[in-house]
Amino acid sequence: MLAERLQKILFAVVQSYIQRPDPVGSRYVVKKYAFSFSPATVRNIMADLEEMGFLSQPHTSAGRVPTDRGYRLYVNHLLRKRRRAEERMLRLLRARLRNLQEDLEALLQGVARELSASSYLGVAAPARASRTTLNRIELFGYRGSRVAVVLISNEGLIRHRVIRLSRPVSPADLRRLSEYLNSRFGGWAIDEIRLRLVKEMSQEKAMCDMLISRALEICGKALELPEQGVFMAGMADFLGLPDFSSRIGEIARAIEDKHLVLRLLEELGTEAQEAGSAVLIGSENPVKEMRSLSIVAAPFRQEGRMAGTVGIIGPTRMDYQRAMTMVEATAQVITETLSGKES
Amino acid sequence: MLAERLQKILFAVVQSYIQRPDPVGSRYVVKKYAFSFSPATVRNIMADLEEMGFLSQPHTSAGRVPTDRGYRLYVNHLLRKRRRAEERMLRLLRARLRNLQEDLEALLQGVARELSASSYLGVAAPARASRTTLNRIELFGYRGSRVAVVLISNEGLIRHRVIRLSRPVSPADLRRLSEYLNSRFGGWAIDEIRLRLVKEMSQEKAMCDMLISRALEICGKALELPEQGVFMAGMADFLGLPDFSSRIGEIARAIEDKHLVLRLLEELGTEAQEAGSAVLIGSENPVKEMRSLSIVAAPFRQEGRMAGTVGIIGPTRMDYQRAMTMVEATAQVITETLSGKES
DNA sequence: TCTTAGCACTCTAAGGCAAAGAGTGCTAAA
DNA sequence: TTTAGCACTCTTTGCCTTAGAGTGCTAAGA
Repeated sequence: MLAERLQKILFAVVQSYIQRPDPVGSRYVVKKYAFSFSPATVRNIMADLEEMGFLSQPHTSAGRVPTDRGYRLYVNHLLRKRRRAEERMLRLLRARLRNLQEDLEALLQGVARELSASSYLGVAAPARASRTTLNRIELFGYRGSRVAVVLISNEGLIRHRVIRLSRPVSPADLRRLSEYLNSRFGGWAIDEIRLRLVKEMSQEKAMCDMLISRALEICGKALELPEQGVFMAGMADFLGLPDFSSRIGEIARAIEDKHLVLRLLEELGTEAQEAGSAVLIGSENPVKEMRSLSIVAAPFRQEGRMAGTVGIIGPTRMDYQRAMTMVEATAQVITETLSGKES
Repeated sequence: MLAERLQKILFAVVQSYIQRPDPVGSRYVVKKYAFSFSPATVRNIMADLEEMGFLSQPHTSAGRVPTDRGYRLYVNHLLRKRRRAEERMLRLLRARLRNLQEDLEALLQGVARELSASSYLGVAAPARASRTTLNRIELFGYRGSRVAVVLISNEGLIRHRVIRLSRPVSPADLRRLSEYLNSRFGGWAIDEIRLRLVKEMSQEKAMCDMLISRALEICGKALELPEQGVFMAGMADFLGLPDFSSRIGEIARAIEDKHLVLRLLEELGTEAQEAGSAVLIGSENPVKEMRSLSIVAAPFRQEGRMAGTVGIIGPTRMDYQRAMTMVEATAQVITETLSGKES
């Protein structure tokens, strides 16, 4: 545990730097936070903090800037004494999201937009479709040998996909197939179903029953659902941030790969389980391209299960306080919405 | 018609500037294009071109830069003597897109990515769902009073939406409803169906038959499909272009509004009908925020009907030649794919 | 022993200035 | 009509200086 005075100064520097991205000097903090120390004392303390690796100097006679370790200390502190996400924000969000409850994806799109009010990047993603559980699956033949698969999960996810068969299948066969799948696999996790089907396929192949093995093939294909990736909003404000002005291309590239973002969100989401939200700061990021970004994320649940993640992506000097509150409040509202205390 | 010499110089300037966004001087063009004129002559010609509004000078002693009118002349010229989109590009695209044929949206996503190889922004959009024609509609009840609507259009578009009713409806009723809609409206344009339903609703209201009017209400809601907007790819390279370095925020904001982009694409697409592709250059853009961008777009068809649009968005000094070829070739390949000369 | 005032020092940012370079417009000759 | 030549304009670049911000160190004060 850091001496109180050290911590106080460190947090003052972090907060100042979050507000305006200029190196912050000793005089400045003393004035701004009305400390009882003199600038000289603060300078000594800052020198100590720098030695410990929490601050750094862009050049010898400039103010100090927090390092990622500095942010980390600050964030951990927030985590510990975090006040319950303010009621006001919760109420606001509830009101704003009320008319979006229709289906999960529309909801998440809206949520991303709400989160972008942080002036950073708002993101929201449903849990991987393959981890959800089957509520219902329907197959329709269409345009010759194509089959449209529509899957509804218990989590409110709807996904569709088109598959093409070598030969047409009769509508009656398709109907029978859907019914079979529904009655047999209703409530199963998509992953399990797929696993099971693969096993059965190999058995059937041995038996060489053409009809059944064909049916299984259709089912197997049907369950390879496209992952709907991540909803993002606020790109413009985010990229317009002064922090990035020199390396827009790099930053844009980092968040353009939705797969990466999705994976990070998921990981953070599971990590946050108990704490409410989790934060990944700059160089802590396993993805090299995102080392100059921070991510705040929180999972939302449905019927106890984790159903997806929301988050805010910003520069390392982002307003963690606010971001955490927003993200947690949002997650909570989504969880409420999904728990269906609806009309 | 411009004197041949004038045109030659103008095009040389345009092409140079497309390659590198620096004002181009008289000496430079003479050297680069091995003209038989001297720099002095070129200067005279350039002065003429400037007077005519095709070139401009950033400052008195700088080289010349094309104006939007200059680009327009250049593009019209390309349009006129446009060689058939090279076979090579067509073949390449066919190969690359072969395994994406599954459904329209996956295809368009891939197409956008292909187009972003231009190092500009690749965009692709299906025609408005409301303009497509109904192949099939299905309604399932789900989680209490929710109904999932799945609609398949003849154009290969699949769209789903969730609607919530004040009271649950029995599965049997829903099934009957779907069947009714399918048998009665199969092949109709979505817009027409909606129009028709509105009319009937008002009649029924007069008759006060609760059950029927309720059914009609469901149908009406069911057909208000979300528009799937635009697929984009290549954001990072696009925003990294030196042309925008100073105004990234502005540019990002301009293309963040997918509705606007969609509308522009549609308009350009219809405009291009005969010509293969259409080009909107800088200040010609009706949308103020996009006045520093150019758009090249081409429609693709299915069974004679326009089924969507693909395009490239770039800076005004974009490589129109290449963009037009790419866009046209892409549109053609999509049209081929959709016409279903498939396995 | 800890804090603070004072001061010399360092480094950047901003402004001024001159020189270099690129490109022009004009004029007069071919 | 074309082009060579030349004076002129304007930006870019580098260099220098100055102002300002902030530091680290030292020595005095509590």
